[in-house]
Amino acid sequence: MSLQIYNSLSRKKEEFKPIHDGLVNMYVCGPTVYGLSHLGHAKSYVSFDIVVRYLRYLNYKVAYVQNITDVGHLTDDADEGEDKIAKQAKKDKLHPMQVVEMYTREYFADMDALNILRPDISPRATGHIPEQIAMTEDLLAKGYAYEINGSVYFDVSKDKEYGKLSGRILEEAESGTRVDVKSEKRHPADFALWKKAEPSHIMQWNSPWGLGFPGWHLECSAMSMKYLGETFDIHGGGMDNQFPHHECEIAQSECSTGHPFVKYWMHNNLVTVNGQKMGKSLGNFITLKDAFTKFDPMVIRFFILQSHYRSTLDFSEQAIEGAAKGLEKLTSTLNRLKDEIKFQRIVKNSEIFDRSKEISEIEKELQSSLDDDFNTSKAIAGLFELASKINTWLQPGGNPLLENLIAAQKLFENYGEYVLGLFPERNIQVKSVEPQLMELIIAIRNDARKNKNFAISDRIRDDLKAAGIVLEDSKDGTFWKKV
RNA sequence: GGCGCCGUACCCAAGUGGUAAGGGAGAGGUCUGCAAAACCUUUAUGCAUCAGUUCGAAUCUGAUCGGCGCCUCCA
Repeated sequence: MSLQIYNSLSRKKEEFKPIHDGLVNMYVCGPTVYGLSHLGHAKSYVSFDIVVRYLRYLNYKVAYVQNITDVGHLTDDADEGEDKIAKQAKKDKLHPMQVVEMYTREYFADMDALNILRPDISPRATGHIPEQIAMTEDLLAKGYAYEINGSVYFDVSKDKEYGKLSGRILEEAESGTRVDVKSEKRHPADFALWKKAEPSHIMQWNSPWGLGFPGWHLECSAMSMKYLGETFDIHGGGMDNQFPHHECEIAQSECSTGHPFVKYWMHNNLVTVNGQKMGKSLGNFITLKDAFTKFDPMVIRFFILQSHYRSTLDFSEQAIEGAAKGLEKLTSTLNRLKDEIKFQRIVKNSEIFDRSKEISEIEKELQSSLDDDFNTSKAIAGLFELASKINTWLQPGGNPLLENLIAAQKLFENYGEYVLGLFPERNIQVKSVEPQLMELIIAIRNDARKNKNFAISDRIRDDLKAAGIVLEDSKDGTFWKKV
């Protein structure tokens, strides 16, 4: 089976066929950098990290663009909305660009901790003002926009396709809206391409319509098309941005170019906390900084990947603790496997079994899971199956071929490490001179055990544990690992 | 009010017509000085409820109940 992707535009799974052979152009809405990243960001960017990683695993050359919103994102859509970054800057008594720089760095630090691959290009809205002005001029010239009092609005009534992504019709949007009647806009659903700046507004640029700043929706259209072309393959983002943000992107882009904007729209579902949406306005959001003090970032990543990206993820400590144990099982199996291959402790005397068939079955399962709209939950089930088999083979009498173990390790590397990104170097134990020292300590302890001097043997084990090394006694000897 | 999603064991969760994956927790066992790890066995005739379609339904249809999202800013 080939890769199937659920396309929000058609509301069904479609076979993935890139516009250009072997090449995938992909854009994902990045963060507005006015605060620390939270679990919701983690879910979104982990989800699209899998998309990028799997496409690359399938040998596509992927160009991945993810913007940094550093201007134009207002606290609400009414005409008097305040710029989020300017608001934060005022609060912290900083220049807006200090706020932007600070939270951009924090954002990347958090994403790095989650082992999320960095985008190829991270364009900033403030770095693309000329492109946004040009697009606004183009829309004005083509009659899709109008200027009023130094602001330019997109005229939604001119776009017959408006609403095709979110399934909304204009009349409905009108009846439900809370936009002030006194608005200068012709239609409540019209949205700003360019906003006139008040003199007090620090972030403002010259334009044909006077000093102002770009509207939020515009930056994504201008920057994505600048780097990926007028029509590109995948546009991703959170479901909460489907309307109005993505709908507006489609409207302004397609009216400007006359071409389809994006082939596949992908939307990840949201994180809930105790069944309620996690939102900034609700004050129940959990920052990644906080989460990382309690849980290893890989546990958060694993927790996210255990459910599908289009399902909501309900956060609870109990659920995360369960995930932590599951991941620990996989990690320790992988360490055990690597050790086994390195030191080749396989028992030689008896019959050796060829397990290659079982391995290729799991490989098929892993691939078909990811082919099915990136079903990471199912893929993880495949990894557990693999881990369970490896452990069974390493039981006394299991006796697999060495090449089986190498093949199993390869699967772990391809899917667990590369595609799912669950086992970064830092979590994988690499042994150096330590084995010799540990062998010595273990030998001394085992002498003590033989002499039933359990006070000494237990003390060695306890003290090592305090130092972060766990001993495990088994029939084949004593093994150790770092925790 | 309009549009849409969801309800699977104690917890998390996959599964969209062919007889309930996986993980955590629990129970019993193997191994063991003890512990840990690992392995084996076990835990939903059942998928919110009720009706219907079908040889066959968690999956399709209708109704009911419950939860949530979007229509304001959010990933």
